[in-house]
Amino acid sequence: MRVDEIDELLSIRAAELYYEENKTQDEIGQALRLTRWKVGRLLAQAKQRGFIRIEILHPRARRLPIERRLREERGLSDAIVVSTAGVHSPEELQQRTAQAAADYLTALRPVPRTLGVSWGRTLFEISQHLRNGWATGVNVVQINGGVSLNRRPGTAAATAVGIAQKGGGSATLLPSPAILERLETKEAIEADRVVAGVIELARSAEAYLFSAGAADHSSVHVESGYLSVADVDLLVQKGAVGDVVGRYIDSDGNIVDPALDARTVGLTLDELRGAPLAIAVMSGPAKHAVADAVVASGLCTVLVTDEATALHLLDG
Amino acid sequence: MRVDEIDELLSIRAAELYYEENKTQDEIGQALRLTRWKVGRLLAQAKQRGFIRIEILHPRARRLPIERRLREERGLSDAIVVSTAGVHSPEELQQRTAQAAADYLTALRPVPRTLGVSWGRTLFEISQHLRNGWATGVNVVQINGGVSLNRRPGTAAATAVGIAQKGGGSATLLPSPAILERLETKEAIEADRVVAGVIELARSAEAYLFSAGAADHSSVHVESGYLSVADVDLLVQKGAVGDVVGRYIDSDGNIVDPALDARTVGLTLDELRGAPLAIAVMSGPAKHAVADAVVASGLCTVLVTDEATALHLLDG
DNA sequence: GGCAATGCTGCTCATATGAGCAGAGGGCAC
DNA sequence: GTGCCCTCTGCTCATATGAGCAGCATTGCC
Repeated sequence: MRVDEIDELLSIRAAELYYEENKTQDEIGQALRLTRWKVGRLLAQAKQRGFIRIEILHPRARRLPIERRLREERGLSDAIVVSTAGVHSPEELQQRTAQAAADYLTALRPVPRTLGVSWGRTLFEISQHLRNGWATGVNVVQINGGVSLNRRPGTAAATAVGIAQKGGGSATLLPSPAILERLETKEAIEADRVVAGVIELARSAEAYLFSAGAADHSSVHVESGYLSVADVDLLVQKGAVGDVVGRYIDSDGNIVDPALDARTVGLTLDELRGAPLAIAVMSGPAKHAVADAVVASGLCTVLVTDEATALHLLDG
Repeated sequence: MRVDEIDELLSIRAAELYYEENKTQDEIGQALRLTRWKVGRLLAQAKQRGFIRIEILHPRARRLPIERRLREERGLSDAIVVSTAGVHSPEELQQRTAQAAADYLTALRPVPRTLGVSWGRTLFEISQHLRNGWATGVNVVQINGGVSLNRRPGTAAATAVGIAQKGGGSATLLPSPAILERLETKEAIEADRVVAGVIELARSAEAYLFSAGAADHSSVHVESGYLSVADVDLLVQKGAVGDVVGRYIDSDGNIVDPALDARTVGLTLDELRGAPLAIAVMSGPAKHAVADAVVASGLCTVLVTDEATALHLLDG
């Protein structure tokens, strides 16, 4: 048995006594016939070699070292990474991330007077997780079209209104479909005084909160009837990895289909990129690719995500 | 938000800073606007409530608190429980357990002059994991019949010889099948001078090392041809949970089929129960039931097993 | 074989942590 | 409203731990 192998084994024995039996390093020294300094060094070695794993098991637990890496390596101004330790279902992951986003909004200073929001499953969850009185006087404005055509009518409106009401402000909805069939219709809608006013207000928001959709058949755009399954397949063929405020991007963050984009109502991606505070919330394996595109192309300044997605952004 | 909920959240934030960021409790106090004593209490609370999980990730890692519980709650004189943290395959679990058994034997004091061993997959693994010179002058004697009829001829012999050679002693093999078809044959074999001598030697061994088999089709007795699949099914019907030294027992440790038992060559279970040092080595979910029977009926004084099996013995 | 370089050991001293306690504050019964 | 009780707070002091360092052993090199 080599010397470093003996030391490795000793460090495991020491770690067992230290972490599982709550013995002092001195006591361990007596038990293993070592000085307490040697024990301390063995323990440090065990930690450093990665034999000791410390996990915080709690739905609200975050992974600060990963957050730091995201800030440093991906140039984000802030990052919130929820732990996946003890997560049993995809729903739970979604809940944790939404809760973290709600927490982040609540703690945000200075409180934005106007908050631009997108809509979708994630945003709806966030609105549900915000507490009454999370802010006082935060007005909310929709930043992309979202009158649902098919199912779940009103989720988009309920999201914005919910965030606004709980934040002691009012919501301004964008009364337009997300994507129009004809360019002329889209231009006509945007020319409408009310719609133009809402978009103007959206441009002036102090902060944006949005999610991104994966480019697959589960997309809310398919569910809402704006796009067909075939449309999505075509977009994927063209390199789409997902959508942000209804606009489909490739892995570099470029618009995949300019013609489609021109028929999409709401803030443009460049307007979003110019924002001083843009909070993207994304979780789950399906969002890995689009999350990478969002972060790489500077669509967000703050990212709220889960551990696995974060690690994908760093090492994947 | 209730007060204890705030405290819970604070304790998680504190734990993140303490365990992930290596900050001192004082620094955490400054960051969270708390006194360092409050931080200390929050951390203690987080630990006590089970929010902090510390695992030792190493093939040789053991679970000392579980070992203690096994000694105290199941009346074992000693217990070795290997950690399942980071185990990816059933083979790895088997390896870890065999390694732990080899380690235990090596460290055993006083060194037994004669060691009685059974045979099988587990015992073979243990013999493989023992180092040359693990002892000086340990003689090994087989305690149950084991001339393989079908495949892998000689594993039983290789096991005993391997343990003996590496321990600087010699092996005495029991030259008999495990189970005979007729009672008369069994009695004739036991009457043989050589066989009788080996069994006498086995009875005088200072320590025994054995495993147990599950009562299912993967049994070594099926593999070796002593029992048919139908035989095993019948035994299970009669309540068998597994076998020890070839003798099938129910969950109370009683012989399931006395006629079959009478045709089985080797130490009886009562002789094993009388031993001052009987080391049982069992791992894997398939062995849970038989492990329980072995421990409950006092067949072993020392148990080497894995974490999941140990927890089954304690809480299952 | 001599010598330098490297790493390891056991120390001193500074710091971090936990135990235990006095007092403040807040809730509750009367 | 008053007094009691219980809990929680911030302290003192004892203990445990980590940083840094001088001396010693071991290794490798010539």
